[in-house]
Amino acid sequence: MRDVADRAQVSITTVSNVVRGWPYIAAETRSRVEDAIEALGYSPHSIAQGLRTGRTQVIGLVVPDLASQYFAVMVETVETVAQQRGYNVFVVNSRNSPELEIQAVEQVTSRWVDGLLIVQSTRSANTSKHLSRMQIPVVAMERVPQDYQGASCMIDNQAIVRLAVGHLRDLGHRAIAMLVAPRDITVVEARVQAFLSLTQGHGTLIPTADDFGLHGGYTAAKRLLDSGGALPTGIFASNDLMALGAIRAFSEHGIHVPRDVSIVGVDDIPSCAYLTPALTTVRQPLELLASAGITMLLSLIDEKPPGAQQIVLLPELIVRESTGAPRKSKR
Amino acid sequence: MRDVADRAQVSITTVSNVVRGWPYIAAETRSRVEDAIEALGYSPHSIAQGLRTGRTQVIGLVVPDLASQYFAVMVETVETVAQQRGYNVFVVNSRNSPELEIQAVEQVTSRWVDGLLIVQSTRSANTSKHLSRMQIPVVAMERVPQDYQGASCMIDNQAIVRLAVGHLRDLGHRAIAMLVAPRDITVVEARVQAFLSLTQGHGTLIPTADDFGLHGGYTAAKRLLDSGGALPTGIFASNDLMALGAIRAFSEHGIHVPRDVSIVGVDDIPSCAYLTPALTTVRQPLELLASAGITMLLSLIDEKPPGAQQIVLLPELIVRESTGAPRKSKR
DNA sequence: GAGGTGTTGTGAAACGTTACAAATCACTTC
DNA sequence: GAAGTGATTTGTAACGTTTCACAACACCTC
Repeated sequence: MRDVADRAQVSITTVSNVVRGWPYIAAETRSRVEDAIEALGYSPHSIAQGLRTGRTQVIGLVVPDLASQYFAVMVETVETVAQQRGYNVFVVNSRNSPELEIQAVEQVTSRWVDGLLIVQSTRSANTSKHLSRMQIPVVAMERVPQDYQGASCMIDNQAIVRLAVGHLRDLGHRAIAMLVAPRDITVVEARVQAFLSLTQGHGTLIPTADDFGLHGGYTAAKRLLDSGGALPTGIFASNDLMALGAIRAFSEHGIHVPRDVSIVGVDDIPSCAYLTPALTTVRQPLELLASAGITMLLSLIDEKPPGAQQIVLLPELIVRESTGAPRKSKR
Repeated sequence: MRDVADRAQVSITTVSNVVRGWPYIAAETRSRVEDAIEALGYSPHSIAQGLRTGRTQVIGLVVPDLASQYFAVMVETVETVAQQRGYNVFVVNSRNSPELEIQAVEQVTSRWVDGLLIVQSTRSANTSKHLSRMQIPVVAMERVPQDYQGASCMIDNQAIVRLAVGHLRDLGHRAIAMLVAPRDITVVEARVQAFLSLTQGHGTLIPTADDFGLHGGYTAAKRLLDSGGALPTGIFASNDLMALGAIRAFSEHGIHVPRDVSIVGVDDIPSCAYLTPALTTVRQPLELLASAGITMLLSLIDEKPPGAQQIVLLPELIVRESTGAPRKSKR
């Protein structure tokens, strides 16, 4: 910057002014400075800018699992919106570990970022404490800690269960089970509660091991089959991946979906529509959620009133091929 | 920091020394400083540190598509390794757009990061130019630009094709086609060349639209079916997603995989094993690739000799259910 | 007691920017 | 012609660290 100033015969301040588009600059001066910048290949040093202004133009995004398509879509949406508003996104993966999560939050606290968007890993993580004494704006998304007071953005979990279970009921299913992901995740617990109250004790729960992806769904279904008990005719899976895992397990046992058992998932990950059978699922308005979250955060950063402090979005049922009426003859 | 110094009755320098673990500090002084830090809740301001030291302890990672499981796994691996070595990872998504990619690279150049790991979006992007005049170490991964000279890390594309086509041949397939993703991606072009030379003109190419995911595979297969020509009995898809899309299209037309047509993909994304039919695929050693890349980069950053400048890894064939012997009777 | 040697602590100068107040100059306006 | 107005430019002091050279002291050795 000093070099640019020397070459253009102006002060450093003037260069700074040109770069930042300050209006009161003579056209002649401006072009001289611009030429010098071009000639010297100068580009501003964002670290120094950050130090001086206290703004980094970066927001942090902490997610529990990058490899899941679900969060990947979220990251992408956040990134797109942020980029449009001149911000970069610093993604940190907490890999479902409370320790890593706290570590991530602390990294981020040490003034790297202007704001934080976080999807908590588990309920048990007492990240909330850390969040509350944070100096920067924070918006919690999707898995909102129960004791968290600040801005948040989530999806109506009860509605999800209502749609899924309602759909199975409408088809005629009575023996309905829920494929449960680990309950220390806030949303899972909320959905289990909704499921139990909705089925009024007639629903059964199929627990899984720690894994809440394909493998978890697969092994849970496997265990159910091996147990030899009566199969439910309708299954509500905690998410699409688990649903897929379960379908695979069934198909290995010669049980056909949806003829013998109907399955509905949650999320609507991209591959759902292209599988056979294509998966019936409750679509979470993920892009909406993400863009609402980032928009909210940016408002908070700009100290504008954020509109709402808490946003709750509604899910949507997408019927495909994995659900159908139950067979009359009990197997 | 000044506050801490005041409270502990020492100089700012001493506080800095304590924080950074400088050895020559009297035990008594050290504990006084530590108490003060604790009491005041001081944490170092990484931006200022970065400005002073010229090191941010952050490395940049530019990928063409975050939403694909393929790159997500890569990001996760890089992140894990980097974290172990005390680095954070700044992920930027170029969304397969050369413009965004250059923009990303420039963001990163303005001294945000200590090193850059990049997976180029398309061949056409002249990012190489930008890369070569970069002030920081760069390692190119997977899609290595043809005119790029620096450090790189990739997978043997010829071997991939050899494994896939060889497998189909061994099963008895003669009419083999390749489902081609857009050829402006370096690896795709390399594979097409390998495919053509390996089949010596007997292989056919099935082009797709821009999309190289589920949708691309689906529509390409659809078009093939609608064209009414003779179907190949063996298909080599550019990646797993396209393979899945194609399988869906076939199944909608009552064509069964692998009975009527065999399909082999590339990548081995997590869901492959849990679908019906489970996908036969050529596994890319993604974790190995990613960790080799980041390790290489970190060596370069530390100015240690990086061992090798170019690393080429070998793929592995994983046979599942989507391939089998062709039916004797021509349809 | 002069000259090492090693341990602790410090003050001042950066790193590359931006904010602020002030300076300069050319016009109007009364 | 004095004073006000607005456009344009500039010098200086931060922002929170780390680096470096040196100061202060204690202890040992000849």
